[in-house]
Amino acid sequence: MEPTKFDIQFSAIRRAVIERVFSRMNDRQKEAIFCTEGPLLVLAGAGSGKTSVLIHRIINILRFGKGYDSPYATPNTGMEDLAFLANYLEDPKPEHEARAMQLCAVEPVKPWNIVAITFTNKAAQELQNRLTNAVGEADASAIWAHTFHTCCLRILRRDIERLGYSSTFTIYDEDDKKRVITDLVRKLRLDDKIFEPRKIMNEISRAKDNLITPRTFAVDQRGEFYMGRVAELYALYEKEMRANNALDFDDIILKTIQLLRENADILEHYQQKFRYVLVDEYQDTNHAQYVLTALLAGGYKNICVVGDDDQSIYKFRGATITNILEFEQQYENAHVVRLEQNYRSTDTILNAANGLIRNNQNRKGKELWTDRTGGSKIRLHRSDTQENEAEYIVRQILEGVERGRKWNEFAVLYRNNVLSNAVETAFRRQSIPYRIYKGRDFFSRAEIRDMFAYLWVIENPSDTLRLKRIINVPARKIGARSIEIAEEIAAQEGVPLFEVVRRADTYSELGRGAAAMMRFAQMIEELRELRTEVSLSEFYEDMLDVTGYQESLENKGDTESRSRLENIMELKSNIVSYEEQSEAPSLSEFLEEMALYTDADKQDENDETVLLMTMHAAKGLEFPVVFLCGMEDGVFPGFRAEENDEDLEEERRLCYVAVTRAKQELYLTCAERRLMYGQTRYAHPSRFLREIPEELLDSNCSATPRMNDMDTPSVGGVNPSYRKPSGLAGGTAPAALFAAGDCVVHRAFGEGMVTSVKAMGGDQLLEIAFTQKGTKRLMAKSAAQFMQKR
DNA sequence: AATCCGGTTCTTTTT
DNA sequence: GAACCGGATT
Repeated sequence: MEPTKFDIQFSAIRRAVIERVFSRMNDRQKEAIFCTEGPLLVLAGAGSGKTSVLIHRIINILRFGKGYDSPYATPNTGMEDLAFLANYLEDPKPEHEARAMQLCAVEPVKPWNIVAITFTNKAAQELQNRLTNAVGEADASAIWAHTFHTCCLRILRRDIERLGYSSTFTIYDEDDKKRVITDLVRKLRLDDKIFEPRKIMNEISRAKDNLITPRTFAVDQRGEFYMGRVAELYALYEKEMRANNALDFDDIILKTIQLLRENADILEHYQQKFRYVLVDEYQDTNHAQYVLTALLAGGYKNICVVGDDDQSIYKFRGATITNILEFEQQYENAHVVRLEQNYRSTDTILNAANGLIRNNQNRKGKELWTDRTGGSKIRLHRSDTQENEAEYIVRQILEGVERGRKWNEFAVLYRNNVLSNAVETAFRRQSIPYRIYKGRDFFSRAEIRDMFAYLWVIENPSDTLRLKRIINVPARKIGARSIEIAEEIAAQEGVPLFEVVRRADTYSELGRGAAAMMRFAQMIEELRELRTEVSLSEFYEDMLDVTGYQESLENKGDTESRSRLENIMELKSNIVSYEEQSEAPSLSEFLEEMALYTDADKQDENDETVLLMTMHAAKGLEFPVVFLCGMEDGVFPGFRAEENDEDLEEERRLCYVAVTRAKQELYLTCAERRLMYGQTRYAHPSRFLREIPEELLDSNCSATPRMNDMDTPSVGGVNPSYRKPSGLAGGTAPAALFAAGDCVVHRAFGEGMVTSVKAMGGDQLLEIAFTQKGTKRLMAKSAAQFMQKR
């Protein structure tokens, strides 16, 4: 069918109306939004409005479908509709909007035909929230906007039985996984120095990422001493996981692929369902994830991937930058859109980022730009020691606060976690409120893991790993030897350990341990019963009681136990809020959600504290002021990366990610010597610093290392590589002495009164009640620079 | 079963 | 320097 003249006329005016809807987007963004059919690669630079593009692209698909590009008119459209739209374009009255939108919708898409896959819960949450705001709760919740793992679990939940697992399957995290591997290494009597569980885990993970089954792995590694054994371990691991009815994070993806590949009907179902597939952070996908997305998008081939090859920083976790670099080969006639306009940072920061990343060979090539010029120079500061580096950061923050910034406008980023120590010490000394942004801190506490172990065992009787964790916690007189015997029986009979424990009295080998085991099993079964009768939160309370866990902590009564009790109660509030949020709360759904949850997900953005985190953790975040500390060769880039170009490029990308977190001010700090791994090391400023155009820097040192710069911090030399910070005379300033009752003025905390003074190692620990900011503890010497008596 | 000691190791870690 | 693990000790 040829488009008629009317069609063409109508089509043009429709485009204009649609363009108006997305008028806040730039041309490149619109290109991505309107390209709905076929494979699309969006190369989205840092801060280029990637999430907005994803959202608006979904909105466009929902409202207009192919409307933008279709040369045809909507069926049953007449001349009067054309006039109506023309009129609406001239004068868009809100009351005409609904009809105008309806006329423009050539082939609107149902929300359940769209899947948008992200990596983090946070990103998925943000998508969901913004979609809800834009298209309403009903439509938004029908869209699958989830992480890879949540998507896969939704698929598995329906059909995992086809793979021979029961639907009450358990999810093992990295620690659980390590436990299983360690036990296996021991069982095989292998040397765990050579067969390091962490290494084995990694090998198995990589194999799974690449969809290599234990069988293929064994064939590939036949005759190899080390890898041959790894193959054996892989096979045993797989067997063990099946026996426990458990999946690890890799399995969640892998088993989904297997399910889809082996069951044409299921594949067909999802390929029909997902007419539009969107994938975020594509540069961080591994091979399995690539295969998964290809399978899901296999029906309509409408796959849109968004990513930035320059921000690929998870190679060590199996991400292959190849996926994004070769998208155009993998998907013929793929359309490519580059988003290079940055809405986040000053052009100083962007030029630094561009200068840096230009040194990478293996990339698609992008230059970030902004139409807002200006911005203060990047401050490069070299200190003599890590303590003074931290002091410098403290000073800058306090000065910033004095000028009116809030604590949460600052972030301190570092390459590895140890670097946070010096900064933390300095922060504590000056009572700077801070928080460390870290993954699963809460969930890795022993007491929390215990609670989850109980819950998983109640849900999944085959979960032997968790059963072993809690069978004797609190102490129930079930010794290690009894458990071992019971495990042997279980292995012989081919039943889960719990089954043996439940019928312990039928095995004479168990001797005196049998009674205690029976009691334990009865308790668990009682709890299973109870679970069906009361709400989840009530059940949790009862569980704390019935298991005696709470009591045993209360009986100890030390500080440690009290904090454990607090954590256990904290978990209760997690349960309560889950119950409020879920439509049909269930134990299995709760456990599943929690297995994929991290502490970072509940981070409160309005929390008024300085944030400390690794550069990796900072990806996707932004802050007005950013400090990058430990900018030294050997630290960043790390000494491991100095040898090989590929690793060095990954480190450079990490640096690029870190730099582009800053919106207004960027500080780069390094120290001449640093205490690391028990010895003081001397280091040159990071080579990355030299890659930043010099005119963007305001520095107290030269980024170019001089031959002897580490032994002679030559003050007043021709080209001093390091100068002592002016003003603060290397910490030797005479400490102003304070006494209780003194009134003081602090530059960041305002007026206050010293309420107590304690002598501490030639210094004083002051407690000061500030009129505005409450009571703080400060060390007198360091505080003196920001505070005066009055 | 709990605690102490000594040897070892030391990127990063969205789920 | 610190944290973690395993073995020995009580």
